Amino acid sequence: MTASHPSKLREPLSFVAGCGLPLALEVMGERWSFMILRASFNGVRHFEEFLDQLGIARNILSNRLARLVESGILVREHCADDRRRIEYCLTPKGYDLLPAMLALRQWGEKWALGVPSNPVLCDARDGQPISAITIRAHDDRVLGPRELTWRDRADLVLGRPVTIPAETVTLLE
Amino acid sequence: MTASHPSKLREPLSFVAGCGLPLALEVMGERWSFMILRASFNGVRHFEEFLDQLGIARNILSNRLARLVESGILVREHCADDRRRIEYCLTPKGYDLLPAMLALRQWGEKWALGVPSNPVLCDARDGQPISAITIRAHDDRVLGPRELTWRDRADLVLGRPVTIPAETVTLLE
DNA sequence: GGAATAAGTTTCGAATGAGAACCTAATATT
DNA sequence: AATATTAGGTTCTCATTCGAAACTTATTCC
Repeated sequence: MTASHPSKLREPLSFVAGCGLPLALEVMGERWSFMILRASFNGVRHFEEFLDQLGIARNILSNRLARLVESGILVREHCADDRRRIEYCLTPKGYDLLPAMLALRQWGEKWALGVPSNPVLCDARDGQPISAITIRAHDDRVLGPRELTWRDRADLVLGRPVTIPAETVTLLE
Repeated sequence: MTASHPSKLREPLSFVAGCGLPLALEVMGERWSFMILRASFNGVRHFEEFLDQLGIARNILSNRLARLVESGILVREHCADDRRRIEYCLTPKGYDLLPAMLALRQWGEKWALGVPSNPVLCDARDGQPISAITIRAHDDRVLGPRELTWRDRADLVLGRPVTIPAETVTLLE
């Protein structure tokens, strides 16, 4: 039935199978999560500071921070000097979201924001702006959607360069 | 006051200023948007097909598709052969979300998914899996969070390599 | 013509969001 | 020591959104 799509090389049925996207979205898909993350990357650490920067409601912020901590993206720790204060800091798992956040940000900049964004993320070594986030082959060639294909993991453990079978579907058909 | 952060080079106050992230989230931050996008990248085109793959409610799907069309990520077009059917296809703007989606997916795979994901996105040319999405300098060096810094656009139009001022803050402090 | 299919809408209860006021513990002020 | 202030939350409402199921409309199949 519904035999309109010729390929078997499509990502399987739903998200039960091995795909990281639903798992990522479970945490980061919620309404303010990415904005909180952005603030964290900008050095924001404290509750009231998030509140000011984001204009989010207190209860929502409280809830989101708890979830981000629970999922290991932030750590919550009491300040040594002032024991009222609490610091929310990025973990390695949190820092590892930077490429995703930047890719999203760059997309927004390119397609929705009229003006180029003002503070520019730069290479600390030479002060040059970072380049656009791209998809790359194992040898660092930049790949466009036409040059991509899904393959079953079982077919590639052999590691040899393969002639892609004709029925393999690229992302652009 | 609250003088715990030494730097002025922090991204400004809120999202009023030039940041693409809130703009990106306005469309893609909603509950099912990324999952619909993933399905689109996998060749899903039709309403009932999205419905099956995602397990989303009809009315929500209808709403999300409309918003994705409205924001230029998908186009809605009548099928030529069967005029009941409607195709939702990715636009260039939609395809351009692939790096963000993959970065998110890779993050989920790395940190939340136990098992390596089964269909692997590969270079169509040589069949090798793509590499992890990374942040790169203008000369393609891979950059970690410690090697990044925010700079004001006005300071870098001059284009010369700069010695980063001491008070410039990297993302990891 | 009658059944089936595709793509929606409508309806309504459940869950989630936002705003404001309130609360508690630790510090600062007098 | 008594009081005020600050930091980080809760609790309370109310509005919006989500979700499941039933209903609608246009087209194609038999």
